[in-house]
Amino acid sequence: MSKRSYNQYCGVARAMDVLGERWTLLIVRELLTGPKRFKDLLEGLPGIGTNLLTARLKDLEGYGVVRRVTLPPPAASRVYELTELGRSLEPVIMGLARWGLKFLGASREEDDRQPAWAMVALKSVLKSEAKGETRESYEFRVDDEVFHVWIADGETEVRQGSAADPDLVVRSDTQTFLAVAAGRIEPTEAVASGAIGTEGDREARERCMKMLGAR
Amino acid sequence: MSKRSYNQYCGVARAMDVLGERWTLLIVRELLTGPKRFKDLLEGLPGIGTNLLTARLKDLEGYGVVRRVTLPPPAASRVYELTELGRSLEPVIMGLARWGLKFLGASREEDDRQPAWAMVALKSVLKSEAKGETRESYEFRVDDEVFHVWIADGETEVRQGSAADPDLVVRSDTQTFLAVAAGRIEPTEAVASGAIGTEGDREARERCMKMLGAR
DNA sequence: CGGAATCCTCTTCGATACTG
DNA sequence: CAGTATCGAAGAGGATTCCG
Repeated sequence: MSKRSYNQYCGVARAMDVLGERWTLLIVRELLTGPKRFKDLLEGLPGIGTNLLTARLKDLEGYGVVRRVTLPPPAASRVYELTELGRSLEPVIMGLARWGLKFLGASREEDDRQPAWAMVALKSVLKSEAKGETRESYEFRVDDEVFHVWIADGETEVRQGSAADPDLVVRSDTQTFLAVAAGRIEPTEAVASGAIGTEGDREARERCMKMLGAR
Repeated sequence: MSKRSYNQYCGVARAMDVLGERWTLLIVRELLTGPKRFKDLLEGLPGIGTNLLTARLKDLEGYGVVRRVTLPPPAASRVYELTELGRSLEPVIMGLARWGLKFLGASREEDDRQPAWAMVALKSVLKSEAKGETRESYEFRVDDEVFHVWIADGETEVRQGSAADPDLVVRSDTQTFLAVAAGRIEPTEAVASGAIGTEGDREARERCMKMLGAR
């Protein structure tokens, strides 16, 4: 039962011992947008197979990357969530997301699409220099999924669900959203063409578009 | 011959399509410290096997991550080197190196050890904000491995071997070095306790400790 | 030396079916 | 729902061989 290891006294190799198997990093990506049930993970990872998912979650739990918790009543469902150690992988995942965008140019027919992935892409491309003193939140409604971005003290959080009192609401379909995140469409153009609709403060909109890469 | 893909329209998934197979990211790590011959790679990746290495290099070349070049005479040897796209993976690798440090606490008997990997670890923990106008070099002697850091124009280079005229020489054992790198020990404390010894300019020492994460 | 090709064994993956 | 069991297919690992 001894797990396969690269057996190298090196941080990269150890990281790959933990994360290097097929699907593992994608599971972490899924959990980055909040705790998920087994079934949610299955749906977010088309093709994984239940046995693999079980095995990966068990491994990640063993490494202290993932934790299994039971939500308080009345939900009472069991979910998987990232530990502190797991959340500290966020910069790595975002780096991979940004790097992978270079291969995302051509959308392929066989590709699955999910709003949550767009949020990861979104976060990975948010321009930090635009954050500054900003302290506000934007709600994104991409097709029928809702997320929000919360900016405060130079930190950016992207979470599932709607914002309490958003300074801006952004509506879009998944296609447009991904295209903007991938840098293939200018956010301002998408707004101008109506592919992206916004409600809220005009200045908030401009700051938001700037963070999305608007020139 | 259709390559296996996650088929997700997501940057992370595409990145894993390219980099996610066994050994691939470690090959990139190896090439991060300079071009390497096939044999050098084999030695830096104990256990990989010639067929796998060939296949991975071919894939990476196909993706434009790696390039095959023939060195000018008299060397005239064929080497593999990272393309611009490949070098842009450095932040990701460094992120993984930093994360993997947390699993490196216990050195295992069966682990391979190579100076180049320690260099990667060092580079991954150097704090960039401390660089500023600094223009100097530090030599590190970790157990019997020697490498040096050269800082100039806000850039940091880590190289094998000793420095020509180092402003500072830092001595330490591997355990201490890793503990400092992983943030488990304050560099200044390690100096105070004698676990890290330094020779050279006092101000250089302070700058160096700052880059190692001293508060 | 720098690979490519072949063969064989073992492990892992992927898909489906089945159970608490 | 949340997994376990199972089984054929694909990939990994190691050795060896061949070639330029």
